[in-house]
Amino acid sequence: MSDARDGSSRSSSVKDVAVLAGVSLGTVSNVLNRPDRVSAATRTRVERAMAELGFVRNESARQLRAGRSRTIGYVMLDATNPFFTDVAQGMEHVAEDHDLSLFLCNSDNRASREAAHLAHLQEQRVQGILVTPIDPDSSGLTDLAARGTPLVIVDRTRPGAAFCTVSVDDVLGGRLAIDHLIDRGHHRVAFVGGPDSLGQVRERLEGARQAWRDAGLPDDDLVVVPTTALSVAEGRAAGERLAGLPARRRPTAVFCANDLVALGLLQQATSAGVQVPHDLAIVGFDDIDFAAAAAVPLTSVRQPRAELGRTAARLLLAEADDPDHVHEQVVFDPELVARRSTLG
Amino acid sequence: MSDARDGSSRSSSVKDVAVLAGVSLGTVSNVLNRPDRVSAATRTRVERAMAELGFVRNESARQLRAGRSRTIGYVMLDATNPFFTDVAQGMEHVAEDHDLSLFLCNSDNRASREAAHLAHLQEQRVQGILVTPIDPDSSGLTDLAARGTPLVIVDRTRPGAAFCTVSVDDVLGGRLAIDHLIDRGHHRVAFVGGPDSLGQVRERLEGARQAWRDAGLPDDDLVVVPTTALSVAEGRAAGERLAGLPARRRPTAVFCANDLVALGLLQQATSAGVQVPHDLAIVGFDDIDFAAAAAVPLTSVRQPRAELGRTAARLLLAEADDPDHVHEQVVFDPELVARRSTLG
DNA sequence: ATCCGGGATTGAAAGGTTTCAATTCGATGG
DNA sequence: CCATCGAATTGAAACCTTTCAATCCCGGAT
Repeated sequence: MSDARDGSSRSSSVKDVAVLAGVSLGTVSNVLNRPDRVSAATRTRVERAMAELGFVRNESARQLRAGRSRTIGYVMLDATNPFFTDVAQGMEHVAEDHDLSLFLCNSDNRASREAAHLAHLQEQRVQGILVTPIDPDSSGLTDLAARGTPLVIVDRTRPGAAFCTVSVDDVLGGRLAIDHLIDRGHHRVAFVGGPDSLGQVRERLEGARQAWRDAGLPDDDLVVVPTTALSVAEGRAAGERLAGLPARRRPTAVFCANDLVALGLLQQATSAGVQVPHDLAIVGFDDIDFAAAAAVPLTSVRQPRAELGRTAARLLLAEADDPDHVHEQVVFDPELVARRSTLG
Repeated sequence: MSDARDGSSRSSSVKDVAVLAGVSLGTVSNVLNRPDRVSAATRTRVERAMAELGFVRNESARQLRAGRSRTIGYVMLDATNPFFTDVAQGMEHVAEDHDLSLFLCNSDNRASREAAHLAHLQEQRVQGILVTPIDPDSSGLTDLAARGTPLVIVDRTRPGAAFCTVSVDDVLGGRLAIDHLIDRGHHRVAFVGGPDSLGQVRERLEGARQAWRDAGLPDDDLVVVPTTALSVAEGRAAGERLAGLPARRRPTAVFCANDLVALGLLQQATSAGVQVPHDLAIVGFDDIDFAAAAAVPLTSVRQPRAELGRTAARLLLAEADDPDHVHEQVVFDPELVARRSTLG
């Protein structure tokens, strides 16, 4: 096989292929885009020429003329959080089915990165953008959608529906967690999570409170232990704070706003000799794979992560295909997965 | 602020901006690319027009003409493995410094996805491609590089250096792990990992064997427990197999080929009532964040993940800027991080 | 009053592909 | 043998931006 032989750096174009194959530009393009309209003989001739020249279609030119790109983008909030990579996995499958490429961008929780990625994707004229935004109420998102780029918000909601939204009912999630703990006989429970600038945290706590009240338990016995972030380190720190409580105030169970916090708490408990679940039951949220893999497998509120991603991607493509499409707000129900950390 | 007003779907172009601002095409382009060559007055006029029309530069057209793209891509082996997301994080920082966008693609361990992503990136004429390939010896990679796309292989090596390569000395990593266990007084140790079609697994085991022999210990006392993948589930399964060994053959310590396996093993041990590290010491590999966050914090061989990514990205950009650049094979030394799972 | 220099602006070409109306060619039917 | 039809192929326009040589214009020097 002779490959890119020329010393000249220019990669070969349709024109080069056409010349080598002895056909016109248009025919080469047809081979590329509607092979059925080309006779078998010329088709193979052209394909041979392409192989010989190492021809690679220039997507910029294609897109410029065709007006349509073959990619969608997902701007994720934190690529190192398994939750989001699982969501992305779901999107990837849908993209694959539609012969699209999914480009992942990590905003790393920084507004400047998010903006840069969004701008770049928009300049690329991607078919659409999926985003888990730092601030779902930011005007940047509205502007983007107003300019005509299909946009779907993932794992966040936004009241005034200027675009599609896919999220999980966090209030229900909170209820499930607390109901489960009450079922297991706990009457003094802590909620660990923060900051409450995060809608998720507020709603999960809200759900917890509802369930608590519905069970007729006194407000005071649902202790809130705030954290500054939803991280393992904060979970550890919260564990130490809990351990410092006077025994009669100390909860027998904890509901953590996410699994990272729960894992941190579990670690602290283990190293302090607190037996989980005997001395302390723990419920997490998200049900990331590491929750099931923990030394004491973690009970957690599972979000349909991949499904979240798949649905978001489908909505996006629907919007991209149908200009006057009506925005949908899809809300999934989470589900409690009981494991050893609350079962004894 | 008046935004995209037109009912027509066409997004506005430089030409529209030029007309509205009452200047020529070239001037608009200058405002975009060399603002200093434009008088302040016209510049603001043009900028106002852009804002009014909601102008977004068409990157395809820009790239087609300018010939250069502003993005690089990383085709990662498994986006759900924290190791790779950390590597990506390192790349992201370098990209950011150079005002480039990093697009992440997940091949999800499937050759077909990898090929599709590589092809698509190449068609996009990205500045360069970073890849952790399924098979570093695949000819597809050589072809790609031969066609002129700068390419850097990450976390894998390849003998015949047709491109840059950034990896970690896995043999040394294996030695470090075993040396540490020997130091801690263990004379019967298991290596858990597989399949050995993975170069990493082979080399880590090789390092382990070297260290074992160098210490003058009998080959038979380094037991190999093969797994079919480097996953948590396989770690658990391996744990059960170990527990089934006759007591005098049972190792007092285990070196796992990666942290996922180690976490699985830790979980199995905990649930079987085996005390870590007292009854069984465990060493992992990679030092992912979850290793430190485990109930019993895991001793692990740390790879400089972010540094790996940064270096790879730098090499890539160096190659992209300098056509006759010589390929480098960078190998980093790993480092042992001792934690509770081997300290008593 | 004339010329000159230089900053600001212009206009047209170029870049690689797709699209589509137009053309060619061979075959079919009369 | 001609007219017709359809399949295969062609050629030029269009997509939007950047580039660069050419032009314009203004103030300052002669």
